[in-house]
Amino acid sequence: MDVTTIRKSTRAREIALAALQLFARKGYSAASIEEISTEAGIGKSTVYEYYRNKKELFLAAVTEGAEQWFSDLDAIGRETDDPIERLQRIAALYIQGHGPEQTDLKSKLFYEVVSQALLENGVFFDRPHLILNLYQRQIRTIVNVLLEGVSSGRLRPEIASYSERIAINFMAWLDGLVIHNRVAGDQIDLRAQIDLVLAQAAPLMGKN
Amino acid sequence: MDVTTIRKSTRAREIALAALQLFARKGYSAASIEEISTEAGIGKSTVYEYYRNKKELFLAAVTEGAEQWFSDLDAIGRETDDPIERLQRIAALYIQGHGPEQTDLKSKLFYEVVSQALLENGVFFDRPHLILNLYQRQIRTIVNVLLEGVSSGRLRPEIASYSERIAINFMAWLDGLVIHNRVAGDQIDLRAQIDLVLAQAAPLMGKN
DNA sequence: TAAATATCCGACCCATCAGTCGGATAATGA
DNA sequence: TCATTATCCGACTGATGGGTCGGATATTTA
Repeated sequence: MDVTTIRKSTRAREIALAALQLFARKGYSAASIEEISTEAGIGKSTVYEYYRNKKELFLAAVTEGAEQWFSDLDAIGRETDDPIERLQRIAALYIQGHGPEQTDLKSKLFYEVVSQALLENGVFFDRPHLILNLYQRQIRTIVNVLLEGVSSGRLRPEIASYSERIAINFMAWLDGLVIHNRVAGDQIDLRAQIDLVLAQAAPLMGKN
Repeated sequence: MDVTTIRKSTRAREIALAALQLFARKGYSAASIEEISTEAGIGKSTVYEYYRNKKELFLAAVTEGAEQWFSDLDAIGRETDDPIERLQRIAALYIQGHGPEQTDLKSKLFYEVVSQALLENGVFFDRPHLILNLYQRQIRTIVNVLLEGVSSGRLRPEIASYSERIAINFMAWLDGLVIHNRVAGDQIDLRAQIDLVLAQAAPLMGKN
């Protein structure tokens, strides 16, 4: 059996990616280090050369997924200037990968993150700031869309003073939608749900 | 040591209540049967006199919590006839118990239910209808509020054709809000978030 | 080419925990 | 009172899985 030795940083990333895969598919406690190492094509104990314990590996996987997500999110800001259009695209991005195929690992890992964050002694119990940071970064993105919309004159000025509340409601709604869709066995037409709200909200927010 | 023998049905309920407590606090896999039995003040193996296995006990606990919840929900229908008022009270009921104290067991168990429903091999994996029923029952309640509002002439007639979509968005939003609030370390003013939306939505839905 | 170092992993240990078993204790009924 | 039955549980088993250890294999350095 020939062993392929590899540059340390590369291997660490490979393991994190394999972990992302397994944690997303089976959840934190059901995914074993052995499975993850097999998925990564290495031995179990090699994992411990790169990560102190299971919890730390999970956090690395989450960070990996989060960076991919925020990168996608930032790309939307470069595609269009219209704030309503941006919100629509963010919503579309959000529901993408949540169809019957369920192929989007980032989205599925997100559920596990939420689940762990809610548990009394979950992975984030002694590190609440980690999860709080991710949440706030997301809210800030939406707030920026709104504030830029106001200053470019495309949204009513009053929107500025409610921007944070709007952002919180917006994200809560999207998260709830995709979660419900999974629970409801993919019976929800996510696109239609989003269109219904945005069609009502656009005239409320638009300049005139 | 004196053993208190008890009527079978009573004991079963006691165990389910203790299980509700533990599952809500620690999650499905972290809560052990031994802990639950201790919480219930009985021996571990006695649990197995009443429930075939851990999964079945969890489902009993969930059923217990769900019935309490739907009972609260139905009570609102008897308090007022105004549909907007009903939605406001449902929202208020929803966020109640999600404050910094986190004392509401039903709400916390709900997170665990969602988490299990999302997992690839969670408790509901081979019983998707159980979780689907709970979801649909909830949606149906909201739909009824809307339809009754239309027929009593207090909501615009068009609402009837969108009632299901509105109900889905409403519940998704509420669920997302309470989940985010927990993740965000109770920093969200849930009351203000709800008021913002309902203040905008009421004139859109009301008769004139 | 030979020591020093980095990378890898099979085999093991040990704690946890779901579920079982055989029998103890209390309630019931004749 | 004395079976019969219902209720209870301590002690055990077996499986799983996180984490460790000692050494093997590869790479680098001198």
